Amino acid sequence: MSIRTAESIFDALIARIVAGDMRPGEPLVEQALAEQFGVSRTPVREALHRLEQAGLAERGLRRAFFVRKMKAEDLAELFEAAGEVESVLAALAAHRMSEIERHTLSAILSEGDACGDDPRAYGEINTRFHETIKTGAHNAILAATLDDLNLRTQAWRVANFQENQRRLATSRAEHRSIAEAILARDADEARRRMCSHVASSYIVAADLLARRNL
Amino acid sequence: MSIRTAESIFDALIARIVAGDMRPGEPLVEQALAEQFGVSRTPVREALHRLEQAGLAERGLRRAFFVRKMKAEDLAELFEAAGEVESVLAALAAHRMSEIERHTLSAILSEGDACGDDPRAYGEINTRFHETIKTGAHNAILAATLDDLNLRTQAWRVANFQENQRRLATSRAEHRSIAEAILARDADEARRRMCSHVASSYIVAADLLARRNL
DNA sequence: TTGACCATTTATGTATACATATGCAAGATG
DNA sequence: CATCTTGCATATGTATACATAAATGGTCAA
Repeated sequence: MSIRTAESIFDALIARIVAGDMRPGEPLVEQALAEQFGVSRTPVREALHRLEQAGLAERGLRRAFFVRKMKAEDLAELFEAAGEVESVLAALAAHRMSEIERHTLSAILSEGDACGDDPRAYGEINTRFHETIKTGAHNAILAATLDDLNLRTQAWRVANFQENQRRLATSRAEHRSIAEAILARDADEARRRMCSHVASSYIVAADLLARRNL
Repeated sequence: MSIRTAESIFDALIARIVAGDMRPGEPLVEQALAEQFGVSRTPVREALHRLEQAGLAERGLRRAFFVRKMKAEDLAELFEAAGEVESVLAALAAHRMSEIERHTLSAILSEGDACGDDPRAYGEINTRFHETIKTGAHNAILAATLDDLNLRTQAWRVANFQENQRRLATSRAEHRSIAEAILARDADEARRRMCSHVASSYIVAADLLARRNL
């Protein structure tokens, strides 16, 4: 590990948590992780502090770190927060997207229609859809804020299309209605539809939480 | 230094930056700060990383830290972001505030009318006004998001009432109109008025930036 | 004179030893 | 028997030495 060890450890831990390899409540001990990664405690320590800042880790007894646990109410608040921020971005995008960005958005919609029922392919298109809106709002700080929040929702979103085939069709319809509002420059409608879209994806996540907490 | 040195150094640095004691672009060198605070580099290092995360510090050549510089566009984006988030909170508060919270909000309005033209007194009431709305939205994550953004706007807000007496009267009127919308449970109107309120406070900050960058 | 190269300087990055806080359990004491 | 104390175990917190990257300036050769 020659350069930027702390950074790579941070990324590695995020990947594990988001992928579900580390379950909520699992302890994150500096010494243990250091041995596992073959480095000293120092870079691990930095990575853990950043994880805490990002809201993926939490501290408990004796200031010990562990993977953040979510109660049902916390998850609802988190999705509401992410949803409201993304709704703001959708509203701004309705006013501000360039012609090129509008065409990109249309193209992504068509791809979504064409890709069939493959959850992986659709997941990738879904990501590009949201990215395009985020960029189209032309506010880097709001975009970064949404990224921060989504880092936390991501662990619950992954199951969205994998576990529920019906969700895919619903999502496609919602995307189309959001895009229509944006392309019509109807900011209020874009905001409302995006908000409802995120809310409906929350249902799936809440379901997942309920099963994990059994 | 017995307990939580890094934390106090972080707070101390924030205070200095927000108060304007450290100007944008000023270097933040681990060794120098360590000697100044009478500790080793380690806790200073942690504080600087947190400052970077919070968006108050930046890194340049040789990964050296310095107090973040703001261009005019950056400041506009920042205030837009903070304004949009606080507008969301105002809209949520319009639906969700309890009766007690509504009465608190009214009381704060009256205090604002009664306090005369003392900028310090009004500044404190101003803070409580925004705090009450933030709490009334009943979403801790959005509230924390707003706090993060306001950490950065704060350095530019402080001058708001000190440098411009007229701003105080304007602010009072805007607060009243926001509160009226919230108390009438008119979420859309509350959102719009809060958004415009933050925008008008941006004008003063932009003015300050222009003079500092001379 | 100019250009390339290397040493120096100066900052952060990492490893490691030691300090400190704290929950827990065992034992002393009323 | 209950409670308070105290020592221990285990985690993070801090100090410090050493490693490393990169800009800078100086020297030597073409």
